[in-house]
Amino acid sequence: MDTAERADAGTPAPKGPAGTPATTPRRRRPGRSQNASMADVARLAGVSSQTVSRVSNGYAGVTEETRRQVRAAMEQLGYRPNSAARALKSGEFRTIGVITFTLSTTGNVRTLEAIAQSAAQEGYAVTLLPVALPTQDEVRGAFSRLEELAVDAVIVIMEVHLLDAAVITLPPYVQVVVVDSDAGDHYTVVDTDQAGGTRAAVRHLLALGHETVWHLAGPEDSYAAQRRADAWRATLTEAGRTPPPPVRGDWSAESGYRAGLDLAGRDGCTAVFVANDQMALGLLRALHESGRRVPEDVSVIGFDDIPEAGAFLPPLTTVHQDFAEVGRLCVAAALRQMRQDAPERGTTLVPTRLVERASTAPPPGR
Amino acid sequence: MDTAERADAGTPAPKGPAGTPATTPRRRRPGRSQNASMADVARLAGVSSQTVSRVSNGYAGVTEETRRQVRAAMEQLGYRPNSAARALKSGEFRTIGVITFTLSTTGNVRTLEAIAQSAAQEGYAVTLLPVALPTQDEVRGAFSRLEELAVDAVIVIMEVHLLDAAVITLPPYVQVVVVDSDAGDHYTVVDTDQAGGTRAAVRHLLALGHETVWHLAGPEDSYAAQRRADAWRATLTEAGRTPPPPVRGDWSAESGYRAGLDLAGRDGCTAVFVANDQMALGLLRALHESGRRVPEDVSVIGFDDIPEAGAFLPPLTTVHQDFAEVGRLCVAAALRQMRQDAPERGTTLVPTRLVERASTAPPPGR
DNA sequence: CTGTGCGATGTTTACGTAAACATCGCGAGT
DNA sequence: ACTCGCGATGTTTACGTAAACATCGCACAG
Repeated sequence: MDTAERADAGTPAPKGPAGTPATTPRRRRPGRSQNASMADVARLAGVSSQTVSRVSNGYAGVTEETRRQVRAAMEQLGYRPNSAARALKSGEFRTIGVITFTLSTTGNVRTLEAIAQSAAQEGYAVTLLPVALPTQDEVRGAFSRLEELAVDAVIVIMEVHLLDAAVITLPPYVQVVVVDSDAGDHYTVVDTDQAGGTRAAVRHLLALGHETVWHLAGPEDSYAAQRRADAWRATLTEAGRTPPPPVRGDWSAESGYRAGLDLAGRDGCTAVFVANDQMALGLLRALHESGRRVPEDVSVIGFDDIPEAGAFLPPLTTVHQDFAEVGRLCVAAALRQMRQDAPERGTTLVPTRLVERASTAPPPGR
Repeated sequence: MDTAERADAGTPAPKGPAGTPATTPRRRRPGRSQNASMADVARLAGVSSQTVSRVSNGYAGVTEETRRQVRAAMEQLGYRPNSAARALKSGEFRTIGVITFTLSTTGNVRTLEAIAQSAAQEGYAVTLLPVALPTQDEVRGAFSRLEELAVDAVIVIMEVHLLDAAVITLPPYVQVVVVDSDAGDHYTVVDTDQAGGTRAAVRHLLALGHETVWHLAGPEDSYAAQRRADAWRATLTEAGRTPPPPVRGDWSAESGYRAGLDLAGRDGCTAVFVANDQMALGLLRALHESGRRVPEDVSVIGFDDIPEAGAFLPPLTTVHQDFAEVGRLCVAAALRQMRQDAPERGTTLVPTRLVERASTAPPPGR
């Protein structure tokens, strides 16, 4: 490029910014971005920049010969299309924003990973919008940052009740997909089939002969936790059993441990459905320390099927979630909405699968 | 154009989109992005668009009165600066790209989260670049996608040996920071003090009276694993002990389990330093199943201090990594390099801390 | 032999922002 | 009273791309 430029400026100067004398050899700003522009390529290839554009975007209407020449010039100059200019012209950023409160739960991370993967396949980038605290203010802040962000659509991995006030401030042309929520009336929602997975777990325990099934639930403000608790209660009721009072944790192994100490003391607690695997881990430790054997004395089923679940003591029977599929569907929905430039409503549920390992057995004395 | 526009919208209706006559009121392309532009705000506020720009960027030289008026107009029109135009003009995207192979290790996720957090504080967005497979080709592909991406700097969370060929194709103005690598000669590297953490762990075990310390290492192609193994060996040698042959895992709990079955059979294995907590989890299960008690018969120390480590059976003594600090330093380094528009070299190590829980004790018979 | 039509290519323009430069008006200094 | 200077504001321009429109030349029909 340097040669071409300088030659251009030095010779009789047929075209281009001939005005620029020997000085200023096309100075770039300090934090400059691009190297060669279409104009540079065009000059080197001896064509117009529009032709370069056509080649760059693979349009027809360019001779093979010309195309070849342009390609060579691009190669030589190391030309890369400037995405900012492209976005400015087209109004599309080819980017999806993901808002999430925390990356400390397996589910969120797995989903995010799948979203990034799917998006990349579709030629979209993923921008991460972390929200420090799960407060309305923080969420609103994230959305407001998002507003001036280069994003075509947003996927929200978060409880909706934190959303209400925030979403309305989003520019109307940004499409939203929500995970882990019951906002199906207002947005496209993609979620694991919490109820189905729960039902499978509870029925499995009942089928083993347990009189009833206890529940170590997630935090009250979690929609997923709520759903699992509801389905647990409903399944027991349907089966004519009396649901014992649920115990609450906060998803952490530590809280599972505390709950386990509690449950270990309860008479007649022979089976526990735990709302996630991490809490199940803590529960297992508490039961062990309390001298209750798993699965001989107490059966335990988790939820999530984190990679470590098979290495628990004993290996944990749990409900497998297909996070990859959730991510894929999110991206698909986001792109669909973008293309039709209109929101959709409704909920898509991704089925779960019960993974039987070694933490369940018939109740003692049967 | 301005005249045409004004004529178009120039009906008696002076302001607001209230007018919208039968004619096309400023039609936007289908997938259109922006609502109001500076020009719109300027028109409404009765100033020039440059003044709007000044207000938007908080520059001085604008009367309080004018500023107020412009603000009001912005508010009314729901004006949001167009980041594409901004990027085109300034050459900065205010975005940092993060390339990572997998989000299945705690370390990567934690680091990513911290990066996102720090970046947000600095007003930068984070774009995620997933690499499907840890092959040179895949990495090169990711980088090549990155080239046309709107990114000012890149943070690579990955073993460098996968990088060599790829990085050279990056546009020269994009700054790179690397984690988990020994590429300090070529890039800015931020990493946990693997050696220091390992030394603390091994010394702790020796101080308890163990004759030597076995090592369950991570995969060979991992730089972190290599460093930990080297430091383990060096520390033992320094102390005049003979390092037993290391056992290899692949970071997964499952591989830790297999290694544990192996180690449980070894005579004289009373202490194991495991290269990460997940493998330690599997190891604990294997030892348990083999009838070796932890910590009475065998002491175990992990690495990472994942949130669940305290809920293991027994709670795991482990080396705590400050991922948040790593992330923060990455962002700081990236921004620093961007601002001075030049790469830096050198490695920054983030100290670790040994967290003592219940998986270590003096060797049996002492 | 001349027009018609179409494929290949060039030219103009707009996208929204912000730097650089231009202008305008008013108060201070002489 | 008059200019100088400066603060407030306006005008021009460029960033890189791509749509829309313009042009050019050649093959083919009449």
